[in-house]
Amino acid sequence: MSSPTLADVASLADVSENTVSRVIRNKGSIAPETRKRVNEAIRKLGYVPNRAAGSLASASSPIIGVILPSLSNIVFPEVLRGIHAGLAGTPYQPMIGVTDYDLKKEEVLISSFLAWKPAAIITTGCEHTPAARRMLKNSAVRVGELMDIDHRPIDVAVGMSHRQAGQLAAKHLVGRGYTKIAYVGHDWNADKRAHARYLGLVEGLKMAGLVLRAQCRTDGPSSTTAGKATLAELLSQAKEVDAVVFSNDDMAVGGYMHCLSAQIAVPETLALFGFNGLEIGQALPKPLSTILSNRFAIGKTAVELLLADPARNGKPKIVDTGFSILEGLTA
Amino acid sequence: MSSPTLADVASLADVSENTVSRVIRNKGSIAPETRKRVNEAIRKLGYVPNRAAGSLASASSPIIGVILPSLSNIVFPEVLRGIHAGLAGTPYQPMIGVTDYDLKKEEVLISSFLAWKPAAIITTGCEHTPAARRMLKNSAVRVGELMDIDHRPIDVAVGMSHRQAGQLAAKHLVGRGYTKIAYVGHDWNADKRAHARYLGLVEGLKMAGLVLRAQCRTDGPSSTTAGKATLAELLSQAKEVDAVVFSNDDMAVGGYMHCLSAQIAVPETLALFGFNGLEIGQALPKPLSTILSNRFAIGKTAVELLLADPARNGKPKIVDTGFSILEGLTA
DNA sequence: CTGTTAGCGCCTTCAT
DNA sequence: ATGAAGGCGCTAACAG
Repeated sequence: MSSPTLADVASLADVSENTVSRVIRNKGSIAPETRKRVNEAIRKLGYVPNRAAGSLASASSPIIGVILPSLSNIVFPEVLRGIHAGLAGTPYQPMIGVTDYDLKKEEVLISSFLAWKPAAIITTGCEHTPAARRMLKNSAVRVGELMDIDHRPIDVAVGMSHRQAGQLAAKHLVGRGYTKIAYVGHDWNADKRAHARYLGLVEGLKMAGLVLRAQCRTDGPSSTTAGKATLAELLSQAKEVDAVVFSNDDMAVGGYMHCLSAQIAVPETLALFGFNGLEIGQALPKPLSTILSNRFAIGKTAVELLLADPARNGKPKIVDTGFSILEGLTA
Repeated sequence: MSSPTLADVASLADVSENTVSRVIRNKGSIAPETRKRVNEAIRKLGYVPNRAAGSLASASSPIIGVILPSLSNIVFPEVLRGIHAGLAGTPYQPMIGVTDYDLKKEEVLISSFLAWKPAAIITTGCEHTPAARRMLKNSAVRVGELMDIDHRPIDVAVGMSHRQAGQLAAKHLVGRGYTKIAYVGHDWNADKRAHARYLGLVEGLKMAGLVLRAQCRTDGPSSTTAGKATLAELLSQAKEVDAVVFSNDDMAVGGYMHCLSAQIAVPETLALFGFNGLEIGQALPKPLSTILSNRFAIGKTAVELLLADPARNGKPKIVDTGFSILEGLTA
C-alpha cells in the first residue's frame, strides 16, 4: 500500500541502497548491467524517490523559491513563465509566494522558503527588510533579484534600468517633436520601478530643456480602467498637452480607450506612450508606441544563471536584459 | 554558522526536543511558563524548523501542488491568485507546474509532486492520462480538479458548466433578436472548455430553431491578435452575419479592434459576445457583452474545501461557482 | 565499481 | 505536562 522505498528497489535489484541512489542521481560510475537491473526494478515497482528524505539527507532541496509582488499584473506571470521555461528539463520545482508589494510579507516568505533549504530564491526588486536581507546573505542559497538592476545585488540581479527606459521615452517623444508632455501613472509606493521610469522621464526631458507639463496619478494599481479615468482627469485640468507618457501599457491602453470615446485623434491631437510592450497594446487599431521589456527573458535568464553554479560565485553579478522601443503609431 | 535545530532550542530552554516540537505545532497541553521559555529560545536563536525533516518524519508536507495548463492565458494566474488567497494565513505553500496543455506533462508533474507527500494536488479539468488518474486515486492526498464540473471528480471538482455557459450565450443573443450568429474561436485540442462552450452554443441555438451561420478558428492559443485576424477572416467568407460569439474575451477584444479598424458599427452592424469578463473588455469604449466566470473564486473555494479536511471525505464532491451575464453594449 | 556505516532533524509512540 | 527511544527514507563519507 505505502510507496516503495530505496530499500525495496535495492533488494529487488539485488544491490545496495546506495547503488540505487547513485543510479538515480547519476553519480559515480555504475556498471551498465547494474544500471539496467536497477532501472528495471524502479520501473517495476513504480518507485518515486521521497523528496523530503533526500532533502534532509543532503541538506538541500530541488526547490526554487519564487517571490512575486503580485499576480494581477500580467507582467509577473510572464516572468514566472520565463522561470518555468528555464526550469524545464531540470528536476527543480518552483514554490511561489506573493507579497502584495508588502516587504514584511516578503520577509516571512523568505524565512519559510529557507526552511526548505532551497536551491535558490528568486525575488523582485532590491528593496528588502533588514532581516530579509540578512537571512538571504547568511544563507548559502543562491539569490536572484529580478526586474531592476539599478542597485547592488546580494548575489545576482537580472533586469533592466527603468531609469534609462524613462529617459528613452523622453528622447523618443522629443525626437518626434512633442514638447508639451504629461504623465499619467499609478501608485509609486507599490511600484518603485514605475517611479524610477518617471524619474528617468523627467531627467530625459530636462536634457532636452523641457519640463513635464502636467501629471496625474491614481492611488491603486495600474489597470486599463484606471488609465482611462486618469487620462480623462488629466485632460480636464491640462488641455495644452500634446503627448502623454503612461506608467505602463495597461494604463496607456486605457488612455487609448478614452481617446476613442472622447474622439481625440491619436497621435495627431494627442500622442500616447506606454511601457512593457504587452500584446493588447499592439492589437489596438493603432499599435501602441511603447518600450518592450523582456519579462520572459528576465525569468529565464535568472534561472539559468542561478542553476549554472550551486554556490555563489564570489562577487555579485548584474545581467542587463535590456529594452527596446516599439515604434507603434500612437507617438 | 549552520541553522539551529530543535535540539539547540531544547537545550537553551532546558526542555526536551519533544516539548519544543509540541509548542511549535501547538499540540498537546503545555505549561504556560514552559511555552514562554521555549518561544523565547526560538526567538533568541532565530530558529526555523527544517521542513524536510518534518515532512520526512510525519510523511506529509505543507505543500500544495498546483498544476496549470498555461500562464500565458490571464485566466490561470487569476485562479492562482484565488489559490493564494485561500492559502493566506495557513502554513501551506503552493508548488507550481505548467503543462502547456500536455497530459503527459501533467502526469510527470503529478508524480513529482507526489514525491513531496503534499497536502493536496490541484489540477485543471477532468482529463488525465490513465497513469495520472491512478496515481491520484491511489495516493491519499486530496485532489482538486478545477474549472470544469461536467464530469465525475476524483475527489473534489470546483468550477462551472461551460456547456451551460455556451447555451446562455445563445439564449442571450437570440433574446436580443440576433439570428445570423457565427463563431470565432481558437484551438480546441488544447482548450477543451472552449469546445464545451461551443457545443453549448450550438445546442442553445438549436433550441431556438437556429443554426450557426459560420465559424472560423485559429490553430494557436487565444489572443487579441488572433481574435482580430480571425474575425477578419470570418467576415471575408460570411458577410450576412449579425452576431459573433468568441471563444473568450481575448479573442472578442481582438474582434472589437477589427471592427474599429474596419469601421464596422458595434453592435448595430455586428454584435460581439465574449467569455470570461476580463477587465480589458469592460474598458472598451463599449463594454463587451460577455459571461463572467469566477476564476478567483474557483481557486479560493478549492483551497478552502481541500484544507477543511485532511482526508478525502468518502464520496466525490462538486462545487458550482457559477457564472453570470455581463450585459455590456456590444450585444 | 560497489557496499558499509552513520547520521540528516524532526515526529511518533510509549512511558512517566 | 513532559521525556526517552526509535525511525522516517535517503545521502555522505569512507572503505574496499
